[in-house]
Formats: sequence, C-alpha cells, structure tokens
Amino acid sequence: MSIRMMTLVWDTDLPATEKLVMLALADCANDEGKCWPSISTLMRKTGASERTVQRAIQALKEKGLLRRDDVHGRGCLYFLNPRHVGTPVNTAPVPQRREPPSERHPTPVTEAPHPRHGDTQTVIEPSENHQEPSEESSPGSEPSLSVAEIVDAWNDLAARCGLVTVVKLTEDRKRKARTQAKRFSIDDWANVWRNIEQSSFLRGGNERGWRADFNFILSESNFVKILEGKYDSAQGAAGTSARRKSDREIGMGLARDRRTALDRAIDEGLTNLDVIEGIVR
DNA sequence: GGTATGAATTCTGGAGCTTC
DNA sequence: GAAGCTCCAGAATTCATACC
Repeated sequence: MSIRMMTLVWDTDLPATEKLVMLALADCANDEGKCWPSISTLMRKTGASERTVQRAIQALKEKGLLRRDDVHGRGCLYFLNPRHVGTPVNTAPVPQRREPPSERHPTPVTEAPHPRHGDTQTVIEPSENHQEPSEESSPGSEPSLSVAEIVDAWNDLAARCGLVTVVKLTEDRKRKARTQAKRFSIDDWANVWRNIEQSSFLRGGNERGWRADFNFILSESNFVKILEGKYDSAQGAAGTSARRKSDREIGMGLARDRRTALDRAIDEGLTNLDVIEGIVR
C-alpha cells in the first residue's frame, strides 16, 4: 500500500467509480505507483463488477492517470501517474458534464458523449428499402414493426403535424425502437399514431409550446400514455381515449367504419403502416 | 426553501465472443 | 486463464419546472 499514492488519489476530482478503482490500485502500489493486481482483485476490493472495473481502467488510461503494460501470461502491470494524479482539481480532467436542458440539442441531433465503437449516425432518407431484418429477429418475442417502418411512419406523421422528423437514427434510437416494437402490437402503434395526430397538446398546443418528438414516443411510459389517450387535451385528464374523441369529431358512423376496416386489416396480417394510416385517416 | 414530477442522460452488469 | 470488446436493457442520477 502506498499512502502517498492514496493521498493523491483522494484529492482528484474523479467520478466515484474511477476514484474507487484508482484507490484500489493505489492500495496495491508502491510509492512509484507500480502494481499488478488482477481484475478479480480489483473487483474484490471495489465491490464492482468486472465490466465496471474494466471501464474505469479504460477511462483512467484515457485521462492519463494510469498506464497499463500487458505482460503475456502474467496479467498486467499498472503504473499510476503521480504527476497527473496530483494535478490540482481545477486543471485535472473533469468528468463528463451534461449540458443543461436549455442548451441541449433538440431531439434529432442529440449524441451520446461516448459513442461506442461502431456507432453510426445514419442519415435517414425515408424509403422502403432501409430494412434491417437481421436486427429485428429476437427469439421469443417478434417485433410488430421494423425500425425502418417505425421511422417512416413517424416522419410521415411528423410532416403532417408539424413535428420534428427523424434526421439521424442513432444506435440508441434503434435499440429503443426495437424494444417498443416487441412490447406493442401493430394496432397499438396505429392507435398511437392516430392519438398523436388528434392531440393538440402533443402537437404544441400547450403553455410551453412543447411538442412530442421521436425520442418522446420511444419511452415506454410515454407510449402507454399516448395509447391510453391521456394527452387528449379536449377530454382532460379523465383518461378518455382519443378514439372517443375521434368518434365525436368525425362522426360515430364514419369512425366505426374506419375502425372496422382497421381491425380487418390487422386481422389479415397487414403490416404496411401507410395502408393502416390511410384507413385511420 | 422544500418537495414532487417528468424528461433526458449516464451508469451498471450480464452475455457472448475474441485474443493472447 | 486473463483480459478486452461490443451489445443490450434496466437502474440510477440529474435537471428544470411547478406547486405548496
């Protein structure tokens, strides 16, 4: 154990996990900062998982606080960097800090501060060709729609309702869309599109002018609320569904006809959102 | 000033695979 | 066997706002 190293680590302004791993390393190090604990030793000392320890080591390396030399067959040698560790807080590498919401980018261009290797910021040009069949399959729970179908349907709806269209399809958005597609049936999606279109609140008709965006609907709780008609401003918070509002505005008979056609289309296994939306409209 | 709420972001751990 | 890497889903945290 190096008291000198540990004292320097305590004075750093590191995120909790990184500081904990750094302390565990300092606990094994000599006064030169040299040590060779295994990942499992660091796991035991910190109480963190293997993955968390690895990530913390990677972050410390990137910040210059740590150097790691691989020793084939013998694990790794770590060198704590006293110069960096001892750097005053105000000049030390600071942890990632989020922008306040008012400074954040609007939905489509929000990016994770640590994009993973292989992440892409794909520019979506709605078409019928950007299917991702390999990503949609999941044993046990088949998604009701593909990511491309969801994005296309949203962009179509957004264009009609003056909402923000999806310009970039991040890995995070893809993942959430896939999750939603597995959670909800195709008629749930059709109902959500319709409820958004019929909700003045979701289209900016609120005190702050806030509008629903793609990320908003990818939240499970938001999706359920839209589905249940809780954003139906005309009906208030009583929970009356947008479907009933649709009946009132369009006329009971017409709405019933449309719903019947929609149910029939769904029963027949129709998966084309454009067709379904055409019926809904 | 304290508290509750909603939305957005970040962190964490499991699984599976590869490399040395 | 040890370590690294990526993907994924859920938990935790942060922040702004509204309300008392």
